[in-house]
Amino acid sequence: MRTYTKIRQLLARQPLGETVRVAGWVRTRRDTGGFSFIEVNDGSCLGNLQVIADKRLGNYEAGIKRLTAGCSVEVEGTVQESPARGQAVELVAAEIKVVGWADPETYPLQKKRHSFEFLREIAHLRPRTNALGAVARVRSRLAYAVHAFFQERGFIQVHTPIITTSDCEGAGEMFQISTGQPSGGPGTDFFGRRAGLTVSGQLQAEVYALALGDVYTFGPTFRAENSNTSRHLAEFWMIEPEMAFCDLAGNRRIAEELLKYLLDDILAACAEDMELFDRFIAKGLVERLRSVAGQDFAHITYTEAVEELQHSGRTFDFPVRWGIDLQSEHERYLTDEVYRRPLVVTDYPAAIKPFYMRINDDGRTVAAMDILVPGIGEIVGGSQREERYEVLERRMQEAGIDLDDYRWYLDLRRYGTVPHAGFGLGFERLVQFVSGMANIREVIPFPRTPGFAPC
RNA sequence: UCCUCGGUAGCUCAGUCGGUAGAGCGGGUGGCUGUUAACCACCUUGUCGGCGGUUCGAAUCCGUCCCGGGGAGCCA
Repeated sequence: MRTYTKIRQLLARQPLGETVRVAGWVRTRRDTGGFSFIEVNDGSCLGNLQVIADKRLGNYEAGIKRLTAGCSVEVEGTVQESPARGQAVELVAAEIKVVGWADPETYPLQKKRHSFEFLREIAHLRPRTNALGAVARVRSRLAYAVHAFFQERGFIQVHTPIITTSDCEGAGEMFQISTGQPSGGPGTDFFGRRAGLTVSGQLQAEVYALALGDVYTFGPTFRAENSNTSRHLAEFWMIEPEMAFCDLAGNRRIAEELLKYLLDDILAACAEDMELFDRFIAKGLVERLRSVAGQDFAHITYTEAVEELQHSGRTFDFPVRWGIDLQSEHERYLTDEVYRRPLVVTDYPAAIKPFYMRINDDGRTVAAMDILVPGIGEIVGGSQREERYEVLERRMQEAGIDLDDYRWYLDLRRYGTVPHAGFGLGFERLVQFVSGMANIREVIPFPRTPGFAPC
């Protein structure tokens, strides 16, 4: 096996005079009288490596001069200081091997900007563009940082099931799964009961939290909603910490620490990619994220939010009164106009929240929290869980839930119950927030939306 | 799912009153230059989203379906 130098390392170290071998894809080629400039990108970083290909190279006419965008090459050469502006170093090629051709008549990526809508149609080629490559690197680093944050704090990662037979109220419609050979009614063919793809790992995460203390999940989640928006997917990834001996305040603190940790990390670790987003995707992004990481999140209760909206002097399409769920226009007013930073809203009316959220002492609100961020809206949803057996059982009955299906969940309160809390952080919404990408379909490699799952 | 705006060349778009389709970019060929959104010349490009209807005639008008953007709901 050959070893190659990653262009990221090469551009960072600038090993002048050294002979190195790189491998990647041609972005563009420019010819001069005696030689050609070839821009090679290997995906390790945003920047391309400028390769100098002299016409005396053996395959200059037959190979090098036919190189176009998308061709794959291996280049061996000497690193030298670049005499021209635009790059510090360049690679003077001693040998250029064409590994794979890319017919320029049909290769869809051109050396110009493409719309994200078009790129979405070629999901198999779009990571070769600057923006989508940057998204992939940032996404990967964020995932790494999520694990780092929790592992540093002693959280245990739990792999909650993807196939599940329990719903999580308030989390949307489940995809039903089947082998296609029903034997005892719809959806009962394999597991003997209706099964589906998980809409949340929360209920199972609670099981492990009440054994291991602090746990988190980080996995795919599925919602069979007919949602057609820039912030919804049918398949997405979610991070769900669950902490035993923890109340809503502790929950809120962890969520805020997590988000700030992730922002600090990504700004340092992916500076070049973040600069691209700042310049071409969302002007002022880096400064905005720095400011978010550097100050406390705002916090108001639902009741305070309602009062603030009612006294705003605004007329909303949906009139505000205590008891309604906050609409997008309300959330956007609060985050984008009033607070201009992440806003935590807590203690929502019990009537609009799921059964597992803990009833507050006032009897009419629950210990819930949403974290809303400017431009995107809800990025985190969580709560302290109802740990009192009788209260939970009553809430489940009121919600019309079959208690027999959830005995195991009630048992957690029957045997050694403790106050506990957790939240769900939508990973793609996080990547959106960090990258400034307007549409969630651009921050997951292969988006699944109603009527769309090409590969 | 609802409201709204769109779908024309590989891409981004223009297309008048219903009269038979254009530009820029890309691609090809040649030229020039330590180039880098390269430059200059010439050449190349169509199921006008699908189906049906109105009409002598439809990219254009009507119906319907599909897909996309923006907004809403559902939520992360």
